Amino acid sequence: MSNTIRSAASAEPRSSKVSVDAVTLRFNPQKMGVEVAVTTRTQEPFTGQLALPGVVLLEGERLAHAAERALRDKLGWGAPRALGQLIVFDEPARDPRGATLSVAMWAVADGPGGTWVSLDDVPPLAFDHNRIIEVCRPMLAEMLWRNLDFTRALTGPTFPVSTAIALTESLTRTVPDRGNLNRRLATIPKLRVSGREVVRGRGRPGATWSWA
Amino acid sequence: MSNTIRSAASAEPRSSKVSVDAVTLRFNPQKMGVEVAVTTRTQEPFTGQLALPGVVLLEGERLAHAAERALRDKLGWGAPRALGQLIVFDEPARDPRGATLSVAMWAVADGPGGTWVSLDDVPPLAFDHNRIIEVCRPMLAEMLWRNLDFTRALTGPTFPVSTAIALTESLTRTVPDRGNLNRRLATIPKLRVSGREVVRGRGRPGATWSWA
DNA sequence: ACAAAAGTGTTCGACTTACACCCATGG
DNA sequence: CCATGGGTGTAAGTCGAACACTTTTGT
Repeated sequence: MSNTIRSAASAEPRSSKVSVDAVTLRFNPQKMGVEVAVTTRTQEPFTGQLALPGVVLLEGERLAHAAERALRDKLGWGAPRALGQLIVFDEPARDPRGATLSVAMWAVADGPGGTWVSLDDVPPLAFDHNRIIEVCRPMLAEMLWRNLDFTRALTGPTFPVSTAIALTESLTRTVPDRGNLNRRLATIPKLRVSGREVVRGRGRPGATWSWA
Repeated sequence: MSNTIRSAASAEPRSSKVSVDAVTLRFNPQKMGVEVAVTTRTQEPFTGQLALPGVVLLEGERLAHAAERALRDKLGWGAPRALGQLIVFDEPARDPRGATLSVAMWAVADGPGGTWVSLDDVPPLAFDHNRIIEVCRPMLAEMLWRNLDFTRALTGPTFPVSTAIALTESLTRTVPDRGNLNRRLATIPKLRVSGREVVRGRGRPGATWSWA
């Protein structure tokens, strides 16, 4: 019950620290795949190792703000194109400094600085960040073409069919049927076919879709 | 940006406190509806007001453990029948004592002590707890008949059809079609019809379903 | 001509909704 | 007998997945 009476000043029980870790994605048109942003840690623990950009949540700070701060401080970027909450990781031993909750947030952003690694080939990361990515990946795959903020941020205002395919393949780890994907895109009210200019090497040029 | 440099000792930036609030449900066979557990607060702030059972997360404590502790300390109960994570509420002003994150957890439990209120008639609660219930209710409705741990905990090992209907109606706010609900139950592998004994007043006696 | 990429058509099964109709019980 | 709650049958609509086939390009 811990009903010990505490002296007046600062009698509050210690709570776990809270960090906010951002699973930040972008679509790489060259490699035709989704990538996650990681940074090299400059502080203990795990100095020199790669990790998801994360910060300790400040008092009174909103989660979205902390995630933006992580991207700004660790990667030098401005506001992400979209942002949202995933889940809380609460294993007590996940941080060697002491028990620290991690609120995993997704983000879509881009910019110079920072290292991008393919979702399919994530190197060993600090803390439990490999596990975070592993657990969050199906959640992100669920969001594609459903959460339009997320999807639009990934595709940009207009995108060729090839991007739609690569995006889906990259997040779900399965090759989508072109026909089915086309029809799925057609059911999204905010999406329209705007032309068919994009030629990716050999093969028939694909249509370009654009967001309303 | 609050980049004030702090003196060496205990240089860690202050983080928001973390509380864990439990949205604890049970099915009331008398009222044929789902109810939420609330307690009267004995401490500031909001002393004397009703609130969801919640505790401050201790250092190194797991979220599930904190939720169980909330039920134990505030309601005197043992372990809940099922438990899980919902979402984090991070409005800085949600707690007048200072910024406090609230990790909302769902639980299914029962016992003497504590007050049960109907999901459809939740009185004004302390903090933003009315909002928490409002936001979490659709998530709980989604879990019914899908998350089997959750559902089994709500129904108990065996239950009559009338319970299945009342449960669905109570969580989704819509009256389900009896036939469709029957077929849905039949598709759950762990569920079987075990007999048809239950008579609820007038009308044809309903079948009893039981979990494998 | 042929391979590669894109697009169209069709089907199948699972799931959801809706609704019409039959069954058993208490008053 | 009839209102009430329970159960079966059937059909429309949606959705995802699978597959056959055509179209347009580069080499």
